[in-house]
Parts: sequence; structure tokens; C-alpha cells
Amino acid sequence: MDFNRIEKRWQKIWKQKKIYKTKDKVLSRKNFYHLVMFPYPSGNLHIGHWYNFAPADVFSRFKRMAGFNVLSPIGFDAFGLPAENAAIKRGIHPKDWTYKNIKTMTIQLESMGNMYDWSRKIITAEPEYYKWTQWMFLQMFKNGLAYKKKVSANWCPKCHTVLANEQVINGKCERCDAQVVQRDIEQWLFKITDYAERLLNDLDKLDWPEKTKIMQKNWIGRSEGAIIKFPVLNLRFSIEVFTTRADTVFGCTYLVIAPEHDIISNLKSEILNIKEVENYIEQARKKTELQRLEADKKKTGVELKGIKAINPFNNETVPVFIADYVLGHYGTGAVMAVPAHDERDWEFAKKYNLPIKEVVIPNRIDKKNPPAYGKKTVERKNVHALVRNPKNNKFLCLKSKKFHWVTFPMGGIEENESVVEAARRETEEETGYKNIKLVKILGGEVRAEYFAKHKDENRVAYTTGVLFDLINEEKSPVDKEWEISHELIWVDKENVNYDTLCHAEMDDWVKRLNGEETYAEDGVLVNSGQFTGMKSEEAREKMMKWLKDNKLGEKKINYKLRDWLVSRQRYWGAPIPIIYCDPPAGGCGIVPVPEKKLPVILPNIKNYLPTEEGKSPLAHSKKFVNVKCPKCGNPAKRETDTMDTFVCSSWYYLRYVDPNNSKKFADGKKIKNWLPVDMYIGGAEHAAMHLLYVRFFTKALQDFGYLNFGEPFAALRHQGIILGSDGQKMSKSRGNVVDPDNLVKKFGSDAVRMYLCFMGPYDQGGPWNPTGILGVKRFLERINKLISSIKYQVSSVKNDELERLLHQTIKKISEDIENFHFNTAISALMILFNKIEENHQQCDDKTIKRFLKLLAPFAPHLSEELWHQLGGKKSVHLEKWPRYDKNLIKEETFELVIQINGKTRDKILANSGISQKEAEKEALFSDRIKILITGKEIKKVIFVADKLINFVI
RNA sequence: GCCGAGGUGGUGAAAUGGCAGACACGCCAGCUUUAGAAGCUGGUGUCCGCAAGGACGUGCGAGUUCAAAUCUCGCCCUCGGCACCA
Repeated sequence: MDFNRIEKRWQKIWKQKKIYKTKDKVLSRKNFYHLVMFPYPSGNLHIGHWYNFAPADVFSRFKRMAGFNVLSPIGFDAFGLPAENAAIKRGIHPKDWTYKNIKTMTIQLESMGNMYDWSRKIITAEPEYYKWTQWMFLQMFKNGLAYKKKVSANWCPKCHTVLANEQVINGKCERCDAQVVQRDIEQWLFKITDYAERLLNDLDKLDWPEKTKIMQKNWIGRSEGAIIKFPVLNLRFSIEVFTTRADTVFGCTYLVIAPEHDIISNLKSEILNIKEVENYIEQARKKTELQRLEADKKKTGVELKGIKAINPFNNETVPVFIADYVLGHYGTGAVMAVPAHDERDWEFAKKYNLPIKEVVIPNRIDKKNPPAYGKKTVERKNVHALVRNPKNNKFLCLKSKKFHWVTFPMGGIEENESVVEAARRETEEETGYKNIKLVKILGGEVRAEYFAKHKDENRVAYTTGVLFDLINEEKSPVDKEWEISHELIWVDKENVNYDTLCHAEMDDWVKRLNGEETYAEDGVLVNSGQFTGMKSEEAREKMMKWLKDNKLGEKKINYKLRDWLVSRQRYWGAPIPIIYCDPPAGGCGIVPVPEKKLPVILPNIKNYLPTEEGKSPLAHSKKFVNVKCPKCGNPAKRETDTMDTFVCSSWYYLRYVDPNNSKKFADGKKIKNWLPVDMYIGGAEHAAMHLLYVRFFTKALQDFGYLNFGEPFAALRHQGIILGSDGQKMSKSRGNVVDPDNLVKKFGSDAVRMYLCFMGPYDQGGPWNPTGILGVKRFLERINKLISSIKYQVSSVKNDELERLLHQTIKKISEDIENFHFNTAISALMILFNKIEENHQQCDDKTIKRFLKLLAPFAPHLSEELWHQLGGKKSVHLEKWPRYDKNLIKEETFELVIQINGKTRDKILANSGISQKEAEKEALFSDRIKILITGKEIKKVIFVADKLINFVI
């Protein structure tokens, strides 16, 4: 059979009969808006597009047959840098290039046979569309969500142009390989940060993949902390820092500010080494992306000589540094450095020899011996001696014969005794070893709470660990009684942990033995004035209150999310509808283009290459630039930047419900009919950008009063990525690109669609298996052969088994499609067909017709062809999805698995629903079971209804 | 470094506490055919065995359970995202 021929034929008929035209409302059908991310017209449709669109179409068709009025639109995300770059490379105008691609891709999309309503097609580069993109910008501007600011952008010094982040590969320009630098340019931004909290909180109610929600959560990066004001000594000025660890403030030994911080300009005259400082700032500014990556973790900085800050909590003065490990755009651009409790500060402090002050110690509750209720509590200062034999890296331990626990030599610290002295004394008293060499004290104290069995009391111990090396085996005599009750053992380094030793402090000792220098977790405060002894959490709250009472700071929530930079100094985008009216004598300033004057048409200019000064090519066009100010009528100039293409795609889902409206972006009634989107499908790579921007737009439009919902997509699913058959990402240079057109030509569209569904879990993707598609093609051929060659009895010959399987399959396929388990749905379809084929003489046309309906979403062309061969008048795709009968699904018998001690020993056929007693009786009839069980006592019988029986002997 | 997903035959995979490998691909044997990425029948996790049957088996190691691919803990590896966010 010529699949290509029948596929083309049906595509034509569907088009003529307009069976996929979607009405806004249909009586007795609920609306269902099923959207796929629209493609970027990059050239040809690749197999990844197919993997996105084909299974999605299966879902659409299923939903429609299941009784919904389904909207399944398609369009093109036509503006953007890649098209422009490709056009430049080929010497074609971006518009010609884009529209040529749209034409090709449209033909390819039609060859898939999807149920798109083409009458709703949108192209974001059409003035009818971008008029509303510009209108959206104006709404943002009017509501204070669009603003202009000088920010640093990626600048390629060789191409003389600004680059988008995506165009910077490892710090180099993707086109010319030159190192990209940062350059300050005036840019338009959207205030997405105003929506950070709502964008975060509303994630909870979305039926989205959990990992995508987590990615957005991390991207938004909420963190709770405090602003603390550090007054500058002898000046009426203070430096504000942001910290999430106010509880460590007594450990602050210096401040660090970012190179961009405005304190430099404010305090210029006070800084003694201003030259050096300005030099450093210049260096930091010039640092390329690449250098910053290389310099990863290596800290540099310069002290602001002559400037001292005062820690408001203890009135100590601390030095102030400028260093580029502090980010200018986050928090206040300044931090209090606490080297004892922050790894970055620790590195910096080590390098510049700054004091390190410990103010939070770990607080451990002994899990093995937790404090006992009702016992008295005793506080002690303790020491643990970690004596290492350097020859074999073993540690000296004591095993108590009475309590069966293992400890280090340990004990309390006596008066007038140092920690090290105490550790030496305890070692000698308990083990006899007296020639040991101090290596180091293992950091500060660790607080631990535990129950001391041997003394029948609860202890709160502040313990210091001391590390020694054993010099020789020479020993002093040890107390007799002690010696009898304790065994000396040497424990391997890898066994020195909480599993072996009973000390609650073990995790800390292990970390410190492994060289960990900072303690960055919560704990108990020490050396912290009135806050000493408090737990971190409590201390933070009390400190926050103290700050507020003394007007020295307050609670503060910060986000990693930054405002969205939307200007592009490029040609191929929607022009930003802004006019600048600033004649020398002063003017109206920034003036939005009046809504009536929209769209601001993107002129068809010849010179669309990026300009040397990093301005948009539109700046060349005097006709475009020079306008009259809409306010005062004086000569003014247009904004020449265009909008980031993500702006176009941030509202496109709204336009599909009313694509030809020239008065509004979409009619309110139609919006109510369709929105929000019920199911959205697209790649996971859009988790942080597109999907966040759309959510922001939706919330903003809700606030402006245009929408009555705040989330665009109620449900979201991602497709996986298809790799080349070599397991590598598909790319022309690797030569592993799979061409869908060739596959369609060879196997037919139905086979390609169906194989993509059958490959594996939809969200998984994986390498393309070039041979697997044959199996699906064969399956379709078998279907065609059987159904088109055999005449079926109209009056049915009853085959209960087949009937049952049919109903089971209807249930399974319905559930599988609903859950995007297309692979197992097809497997079920194959099992059903195998049965039909086997019993075709007893198969009536009713069964075949129901089979064809189940096949219809997967193979829309073949099922349509056969449907008509069997006398169908209308399209199979307008049919109702078959329903299953619960009672017909039930099996009369089942295979009872008989296990002995959990191992399967026999299987017998049993009636469904039999009781444990009956099952036991039947199981014990089995000869094989009899042999194994005779003479043994049955201790227990486990029975799982309609499944198995397990004898424990 | 942090966050997330995953690791099952020769391959894509199925099974989410109850018979591991459904359904396919590939391969082997036979039939048909001496044109084919054709069709049909049977076989196909590994090891032992002529067979009946048995043992082993879901990255590695422990644990929970009558029963673990599935749950818990530790480790290894692969992929994706973020990365000096105080």
C-alpha cells in the first residue's frame, strides 16, 4: 500500500471539509485548550519538532474524541537573533529568510497530519501581531513595569556589537571568537522582580513537572535575611549589608563591598588609597566572562584605607574592603564578612591575614543516647584526645567492657589546665601512652547533649577535640580497675565515625580531620554578648528585633531573580514604541507612542547589519528615527532598539483564541471561553526563561484588568530530547541529524508519528534507533492487510476472550493517553491487534470499528482510510471515543502463583475471587508443592487476592 | 560545590511492594521465496543440564519485609540545570 498517497489524500479531504476548524463554543462540549510551544522558523522541521508535535496531536485527538471541544493551534515565533544571524551569514534579508522558512515548515507540518486549526495561525513578525506586542510594552510602561536603566551588557569588541547571553559561548563571541567584555549601555527592562513572591507562591497550584517548578523556585531564589547598618567611623554615613546569618554578626571581622558600589563616589575624599581602589574597580570592570570563570574562587580585593566601619552589635571597628567576589546587583552590594562561618570569607581572610572569630558552635543531640527525661542535667567542659599512629593512620580508642561502647580518651578539663594539657593527662591516665606530639586543636568547641549512662545523668558538654601523633609505645601504669574494664583498640581512619564511636561530636571531628575549616550551619552562639547561648534561629529573631528597635536595620527578603532586560540592539524584532523628545531647550522626555498609532512598523531596510556603536541598525534609517513628538509636536527621535523575542512569545497563547481581532489583543468573551490553557507541551529547556516570562505577563495583565486569571498554563508536560543514533546531540557538524521528511517518504507519516510515541516515555527522549521504526510500519501494514482483505460478519460471532481484551484495552489506552504514556498505549494496541488477527474469523465489524477508533489518534490517516472502507460516512476523527464496560473487563480465572518462602514454586489456574481457604486447599493439591512441603511446619500463610499465596515454612 | 533526573537482556523498554524482562527491535532455526529493510512458524536474560529441572539475575554494598527493580541508609557512574546570590 502506498501510505504517502493515502496520507496526502486524506490531508486534502480534511482541509476541504474543514474538520479541524475550531468553534469557540459547541453545545454540550467542554472547551479544552491544548497548546504546543510554537516553533522558531529556523529552516526545516527536525525530528525534535516531530517528537514535540506528534504525540501532542495524539493527545489532542484523544481529547476531542472523548467529548471535548479542543483548540489545537499552531504558529511561528518569527522574530529573533538566530534568524538574523543566519540571514546575515547567507546574505539574505532576515524577513525573506524567515518567511521562506515558514513556508517550508508549514508544508512539513501539514505532512504530519495534525489536527491544527490553521485558520488561527499566527506569525509574530506580522504587524497585525506585533502591534499587540508593542501594546503590551506600553501597558508595562504605563503601569511602571517598564523602565530604562544603564546596565552592563555583553559587548564583542571585534564585531562592535552587543550580544545576547545565549550568543556568548564560554566568554567568547559565538561568531568571531573574540573575548566578550562588559559594557554599560542604556537598556529597557521589565520589573519582573516585583512579581517574584507571586511567581514563587503560585507554583504550588500548578500541575507542572515537579523539577520544572523546582528550577523556577531556584531561579527566583528567595532568601530571608536582614539589612544591618554599619556606621562609618567619624562620618555621618553607614554601609548597609544584607545577610541571612545575622546570628553570626559578632564574628564579623571586616566588610566587603562590590566594585560597583556607590560608596566609592560618596567617600572618595576619605579614602587614602583611592588610586589603588579605582585601579581595582577598573580591573574588575574589564574582567571578561572567561577570566571571571578562570579566577573562580580565587579572591582578590583592596582595603579602603582610612575607612572603618562599626559593628553596631559590639561597637568594634572593622576594616572595609572592595572585592569582586561580592556582587553589585544582589542585596545591598555589600556584605559583612564572617570568615569563621562562611567559606568565601574564610578564603579571603586567609589570603589577607584577617582575624577569624568563631561565634557559632555546632549543637549535637546524641541520637544513640538522647537526654533522658527527668534526670538532672550537668554542664561540663570536655576534651577528646584523638591520638593517631602516623605509621598506619590508626586512632587510639577505648572499648568499655561494661557498656560496649567505643570512645576516644576523654574527660573533663580541670581548673588551671589548658585543653591540650587535659587531653595529654586523660590519654596517659586512660591508656598509659605518654609520648604524644600535638598536631592541632580541632577547631572550637562542640556543644552536645546526651545521657551519661555511667553516671545516670544528662550532660551538656562543651567539647574540644585535640589531635596528637603517637611518638612511641612507651606507657605509664594505668589504674588497675580501669584497665580491667577497658580494652585498648586502634581504629582505622575510615572507621573513625559515629558508627564506630559513640561521641555525638563525631561528625564534626570527621569533617575537621578532613580539613573543613568553616562551620556554616546553624548552632549555638558563643562570644556574642547578650545573645550568647541562644540557638541560631532564636538569636536571629532577637537580633532582628534589636536592629529594628535601634533603627540599625530590619528584616529583608531578597531574590536572585533580576529584572528582565528586553532591549536588543538588533534589527529583526518588534520596535520598542517609545519616542524621545529632548531638544536642546528641553522637551517632554520619554514619550510612549499613542496606542492609536500602533503598530510602529519595522521598516524594510537594506542595511540590517549590527552597527559599530552597538546601536540598532534602525538608527541608520532617518525616516524611521525622526518623528514629531506626540505630545508637543516638536522634532523627536524614535527608540531604535527592538524587543527581545521572548516578549513576543510571552503572550502568544492569548492571541490564538482571537487571532484576527484588530481592536483588542483578544476578545474578553473568547478569553473566558478558552483560557487559561488546559495543557501545554514543550521542551524543558524553557523552564527558567519562557515559562517564567509568560507567567509574569499573565500576572501583570491580570493586574491591569485584562485577564481574570493569573496563571497561563494549568498543566504542563515536557517532551524529551531525541539524540542522534550515536547518542550525541544532533547537529549538522556531527552528521547525525535525522531528517523527518525522508522518514515520512519511506515509512509514511503514521508510522513516524507512531514510532515516536512508541520509543519510550515521552518526557525521556534518547538516541534515535534507526531500525525500530520498521516494527511500527509492519504493524500498520498488518492492520491494513487484515482489515482491507477480510469481510466481517455483521452479526457477531461471540468470542468472550476477545471481547474482554477489547474492553481492557479501551480502559488502558484511555488512561495511558491521559497520562502521556503513549508507549504503553501502543503496546496495548498491538496486543489487542495480535488477538484480533489470531481470531479474525470470529471477529465482527463492531470490534474492528472500535479498534480503528483506538488507532485513530496514533495513525490518523490509515484509520480514516480503513474506516471508510468499512462503510464509515463521516470522518473517524469525528467519532466518539469507545467506552468500556466494567463488567466485561473482569477475568473469570487467574493464574494463582504459589510461593514457598517468597519463591515461586508453582502456578495453577484458579477462579477469580476465591478465598484464602480455597486457595490454600487448591495450592496444596499441587504435586510440586506437596513434595516441598511434606514434613515441614507451615508457620504462616500470606494470601493476596487474585494473585498469589505464599507459604512460610 | 549545590539542585534535579536516571542506571533493568544484544537494543528501545515494561513492571512503583506480589511470577522481572510485557510490547517491539535485533539475532538464531525452519518454512516460503533462490529480487527485497518482504511474509509465516518457532526460539531467544546468564550459567549448569539431552531433558525434566535447578541456580543466579534489575549500577555496587548493607538494611526493612513472608516477599524488593520498586521502600530505607551509604557509595559509584551518567545526564540536565545553577554556580562567589552572603
